[in-house]
Parts: sequence; C-alpha cells; structure tokens
Amino acid sequence: MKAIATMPDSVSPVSAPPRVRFAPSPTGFLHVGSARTFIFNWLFARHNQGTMVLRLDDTDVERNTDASVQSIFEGLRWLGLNWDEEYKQSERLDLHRAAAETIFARGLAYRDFTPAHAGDDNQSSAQGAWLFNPGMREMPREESDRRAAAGEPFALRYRVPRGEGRVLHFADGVYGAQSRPTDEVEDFALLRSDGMPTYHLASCVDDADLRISHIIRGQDHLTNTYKHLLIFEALGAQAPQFAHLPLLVAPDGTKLSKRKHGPVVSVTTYRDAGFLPQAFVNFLCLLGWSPKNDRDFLVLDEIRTLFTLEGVNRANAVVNFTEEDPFDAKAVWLNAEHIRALPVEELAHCLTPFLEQAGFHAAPDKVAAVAPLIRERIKLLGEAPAAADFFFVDKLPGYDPAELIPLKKGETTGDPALALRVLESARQVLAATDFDHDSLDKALREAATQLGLKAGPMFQPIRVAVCGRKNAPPLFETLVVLGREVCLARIAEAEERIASLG
RNA sequence: GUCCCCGUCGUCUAGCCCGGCCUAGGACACCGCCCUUUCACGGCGAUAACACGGGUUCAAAUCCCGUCGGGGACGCCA
Repeated sequence: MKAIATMPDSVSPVSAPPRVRFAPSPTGFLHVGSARTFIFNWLFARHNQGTMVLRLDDTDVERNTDASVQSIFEGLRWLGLNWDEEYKQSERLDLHRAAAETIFARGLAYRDFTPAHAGDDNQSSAQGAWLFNPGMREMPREESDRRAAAGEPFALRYRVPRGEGRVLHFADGVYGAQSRPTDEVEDFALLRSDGMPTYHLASCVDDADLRISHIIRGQDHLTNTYKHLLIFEALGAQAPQFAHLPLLVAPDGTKLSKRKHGPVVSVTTYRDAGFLPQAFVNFLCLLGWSPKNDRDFLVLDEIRTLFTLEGVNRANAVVNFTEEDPFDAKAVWLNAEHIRALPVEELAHCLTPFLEQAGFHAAPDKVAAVAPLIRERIKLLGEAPAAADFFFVDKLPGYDPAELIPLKKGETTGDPALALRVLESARQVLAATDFDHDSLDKALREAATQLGLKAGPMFQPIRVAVCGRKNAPPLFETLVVLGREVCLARIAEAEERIASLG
C-alpha cells in the first residue's frame, strides 16, 4: 500500500450521523463480495451511530427474480446484521422518470435513437467516438421531438461536457483524491428505450432522495463515480462522500464471480458447511481491513468499535480456495476459534440441525453432553455428524477389527489374545463400577496395572470397541455419555469380532 | 485499445502519509518438538516477503521517476 488518502473519512467536517446503504441487485444468491460490502457499510453506520439502509436495486426486470430476493434476504438474515430502512427501487420509478425529465429539460441529456444492442460488438474507434453517439448528441431538438412523438424508441443519454477542459474531482475515503477530465467520460445512458431507468440514474436519484451521506461500495465502481458526480450535479443535489473497497479476488487474481468460481462465492455455501455467522463476518472483515493490533479473532462488538475507513487498504484480497479445499484456511481456523468460544448450550443449539440432517435423533440433553466432547475436534459444524456418529447410532457401522488390537512400535501384527483379555477385563470393570468419570478412570487404570499394561494399549481396544475407530474424544467422558448398557454391548460385540478374526 | 487502481512471507496483513526504533512484526497454512489414553486442543520452535531498476539522502519497505506484473472500468448489467 502506498500514499495515504489526503482526506480519509474526515471528509465530512462535522457530521450529522451518516446514512449508508447496501444496494444489491437481485440476480442471484448473496455473493461473499456483496456480503463484505454490506458488512463494511453496517460497521461504518454502527460505528458512527448512523443509519443503515437496504435498497434492492431491481431495475433490470429481465434478470431479477423473486427467488434471488429471497436468497439475498436469507443470506443477510444469517449474517445477523440488521438494517433500519428498506426500499425497493422498482417502486420508485416515478421518481426516476421525473428526474430524467428534469435532466432532459435542462438540456443535459439527449435522445439516442440508435437501436438497442446496435453497438454490442463493434470496437470503439481510435479517436474516441465511443464517448458519444455521433449524430444523436447533436441532433436538432425539433427532429428529436418529432421522432419521439412518432413513437420511435430512444434511450436517454447524458450529454457529458466535451472540450471545455472540465475536470471532475472527488475525495475517496479509501483511495484518496481522484480526478478525471469529462472528456474521458462517455455519454452514458440514463433511460433505456423501454423507459426504465438505468442503474446510474436510479441509484443516484435514490441516493439523493434517501439522503445517503456515504457510498461505500466495491472498487469496480471507482470509475463510474464520475458519471454519478455528473448526475448528482444535474439533480442539483450535493454528492455523497465516496469510499471504494478493494475487490475480493479468487486465487487466479480475478474478481470473484459466480459464473467463473462457482458456489464458493455464495454465502449460503458457507452457512451450509457449518460456518458460524460471527466467524464468517470476522473472516470477511479481515479481507481488506485491518484492526492494526495484531489480532485476528474478533467479535462483532470489537470490530464495530475498531472499524474505520482508514483501516481499509487498497490492494485486492485473495480468498484462498481450491477444488478440494473450498474454504480459505483462515476462515476455517477462525470458525474453529468461534466454535470453541461458544457456551456449550449455544454450541449444542447450533449443532442440532446438522446432526438432524445426518439422520440422528438429536435430543437436547444428548447434544449438550456430546458438544463439549467434540468442540475441539471440529472446525465446521458440518463435521459434527462424522465426529460424533457413535454417540447417536444404535449399531456401530462396521470397522476393521484389527484396530482393536494395539501394535507396538515397529510391529505389524499385534496380540489378539491380549486385546481380548483387555476387553474382558474392561467389561467386568464397566459392569461393576460407578458410571462416572473418576470412578471409571480409577478402575480402568487399576485393571491395566493388573494386566501389566500401560494406558495406551489398555485404552485403545476399549475406545475402538465403543467408538468404532481409533481417533475419538477422551475415553472416560465418552463412556459416561454412552452409558453402561451401550458400552457393555459394544465391548461384547468387539470381542466377537476379534474371535472371528481367527 | 483507452483510462484508472494496486504491488510486503504461499494467503490475510502491520509498518509507508510524518525516512533511522525494520538484521521487516502478527496471523493462517506447512514442518519439527513438547504435553498426552488416541485424535484434537494447548505450548514452543523453524522455513518464508519489502516486484525490478534508477534517483534523492549520512540513512529508503517508507520520498521521486521509470519498468514490469496483476486487477478494474469503458453496456439501453448492476
């Protein structure tokens, strides 16, 4: 990162509480990049006691769907960050059209009768003819009126000043002082030939009308800002402050896109895999922003307190994922941290849907008992069923009986007879001992001593017998949660398995 | 093609505006060791970066110029 912004976010000298907005267009699920933009806006609003506005930018009837609207709300609700006001752009069309008329009446726009899509493929010519539509911009008003009256469709274009030496300026809250001659800004559309406003028009009209004070959005809008400046001016409105956020990019360096990068860019993918929203938010905040205090694990309250636009940097941030590993390792680690930070009851609550989805009967007591045993062993909630299956199934899935038999270092075959003796002894102990952690601990260690065994070779057969695998939570806690009956039955079954090994 | 933005460990980043405290700090990942009934957690340690080239200066990751590299915008999409 180089050179610091001249006027970071101290741009607005004194300060009515800010009003910011998040304005997604409902053309798909909630994108992680959009989620981050939303979060940063929310943080800015809440840090400054401002207002958070949610506005659906749905002026593209061709591409907007209700399903998408639902999915975006679903994503936002999951994040758990609230907003104060809500608008739908499609319900404000009168406002947009009136604004377009005003701009046209002021002579700041012209009708463009070029058929839609006419210029889709031809490249801009060398002298910059792409800046405007020749023949349209200079068309006499009489001809324009006549053709319009005759019903010929037209788009309304902004007449960007040419050859006046005018330069547009703004102070970006992240990128600093920005400027561009109007000669380099093309004549952009305000109204489509079907009469619908374009994004540029609708968004600026609404931002002005809703008295948005700060527009915080992706850096891909940086160069659009000059057009927006022109619209605010034509509207006679004071332009808001702008702050552009560095982009979230894929490992290939390009902007994250659903088409190119698949479901890993959808917020719901994270939710479904078992991310905690607070962990996801924590992760996203660290992409392009730093608390500058060497801390990574942060809760929302801390982030809100610490958040400023000065902490936002300018280089694009890579979200690291691969085909095999769809989630950034840091996101996963943060999630594990947040899981461990959760009180047991809350963790149990979060775990339940995942357990149920795996077909387990997740009784609240049971889940609460299991949660502390797996909390350090899972990084995603979605890993819970695999980590805790043996607590919930009636019958253990098949496992390799050889695992019941401990191997000494360097050996390839163990001693089945010894394993059998361990299990027999364990069965007797479990049948006779109080079923609590300390009693079990004491009794089983005594049994080990009697067999002349250390803890390892004593506990492995028991663990595998009751869990069906070698890697599992601590033994005594596990036995207690499982209960005496289940343990005895599984040990007996394990003995049969060894016997059947021959 | 034109314009704009960016460039510190593999990744996220601190440091850059106000040059010296930077033999560049933290985190994740990876590797090793310790703890330990397994796995995990935890603890300790190791490897690893200022894109390149000039300039200014006693001194540059920090200032200036250039090069290269990456990204973005240029739509009757948002």
